[in-house]
Amino acid sequence: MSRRVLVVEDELPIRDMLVFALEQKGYYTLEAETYTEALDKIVEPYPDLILLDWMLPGGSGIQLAKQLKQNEYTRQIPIIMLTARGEEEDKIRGLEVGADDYVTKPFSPKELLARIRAVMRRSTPTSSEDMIQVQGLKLDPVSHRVTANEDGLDMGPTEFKLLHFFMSHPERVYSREQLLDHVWGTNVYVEDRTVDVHIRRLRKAISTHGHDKLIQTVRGAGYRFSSKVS
Amino acid sequence: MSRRVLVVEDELPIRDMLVFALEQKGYYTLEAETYTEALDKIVEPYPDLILLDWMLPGGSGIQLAKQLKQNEYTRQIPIIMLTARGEEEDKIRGLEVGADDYVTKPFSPKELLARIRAVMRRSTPTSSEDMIQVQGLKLDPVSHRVTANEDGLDMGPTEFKLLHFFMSHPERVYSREQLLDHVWGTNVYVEDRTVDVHIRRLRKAISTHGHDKLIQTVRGAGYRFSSKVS
DNA sequence: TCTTAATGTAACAAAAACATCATAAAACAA
DNA sequence: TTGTTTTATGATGTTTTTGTTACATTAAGA
Repeated sequence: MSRRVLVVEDELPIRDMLVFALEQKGYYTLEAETYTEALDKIVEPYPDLILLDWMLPGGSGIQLAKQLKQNEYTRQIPIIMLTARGEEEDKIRGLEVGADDYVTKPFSPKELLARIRAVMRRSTPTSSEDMIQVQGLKLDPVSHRVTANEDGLDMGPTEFKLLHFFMSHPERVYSREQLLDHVWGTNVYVEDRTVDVHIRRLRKAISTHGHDKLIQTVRGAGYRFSSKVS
Repeated sequence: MSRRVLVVEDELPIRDMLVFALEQKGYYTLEAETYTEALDKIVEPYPDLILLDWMLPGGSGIQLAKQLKQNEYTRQIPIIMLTARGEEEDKIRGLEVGADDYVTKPFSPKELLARIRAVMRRSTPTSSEDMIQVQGLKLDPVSHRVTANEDGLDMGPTEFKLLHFFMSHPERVYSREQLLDHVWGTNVYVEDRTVDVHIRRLRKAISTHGHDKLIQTVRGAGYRFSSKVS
């Protein structure tokens, strides 16, 4: 599991400190000093997390976050914002825009790393661009295609994401709420029951070769993607 | 998973609305109208989240938050503050004091519930997810599966919870009331004898390989999960 | 042995959880 | 713009689960 963190911070000493702490802990780091530079780095393969200085010259930190959260593919990348003490305004706007957490400068590396861990744990490892295959059901994230025994399957974007998530997290029950968080994303207000419908559509889409059995209902708990019989 | 939410709000209609929405979603609720009343409710077992009206008479909402965040034990309870539109001052002070998020009145229940979800997930550390195994009987909390010598077993949610509890607390007698507290949860009114029925169902479910002997009746006391012969 | 309290069991009705469908709104493409 | 696809939701139908009751069985002491 690659764990790549993009550090967007214009002050070199702080950036260095962050990079040092991160690499110490085994993360790969990317660095950007400006808004433009950051955008250059946010391409596939996407980083797994972005540490974003809110105080970029021209307030472009907020700008960047907003932009990322609007794009379907970058929306999932968790963002931890770095704010100066007292810049509470920023925190508010940050949470409004969809940042996942914030850390106030000056911060201890320990605290920061703890928050990174927490945020990462609950986010999808989007890094895997590899083809996933289970019992003849193939999903290729790169070409954005699903095939069952070489037959192409048709499904909507949400079903694709749902299947992608399931296939990369098999043998594990997810409650509807967890699925909403992981597939729809945080800060989205959708009914629990909506998950049912998409599960239904996904099952239908992959049912031609009997793959719908892979998606199992776990009563009272949620859904599970499993190749074992229930 | 206990999900108890304390609602601190002096206006009855809003409090009612909140409580209704929360219970609709399966949360247990506690209510408080004033600062003092709130303090009374914040005792063990601590609520898992506090919805705090910032506009309590006398500004005591802020007071309360500050106090909670200063105490070692209550500090970790996440707080979502309810602010009136435009009261940016409050939001700022709220975050300064340590609130975890805020919602602006008037708010949609949907948004509120989504934020509750997000905040709870942030704070709840994943509880024991280890597989438990006793004499070939395996329970995997992650995939939510029970197998006996590799054969999958079928049981209802309550039986699963019951078995989970037993397996993580073996060699110890539990009275029916204790089982109700631990498995069904507190403040649930259910007959004692109902436990018998679920014990019966659980035994039946795990009996294929003789594991029903693990659940032993202790006359006059309750039940015990034990790998030793009785 | 008999009595009695405690526990086991099956059946049933009510509630809860889930599946499915139709529809309207939203997003998207032509 | 118009037409098409996708999405979210409420309504409704279906299945599973749950709690309770009534009766059967068991264990322990008198």
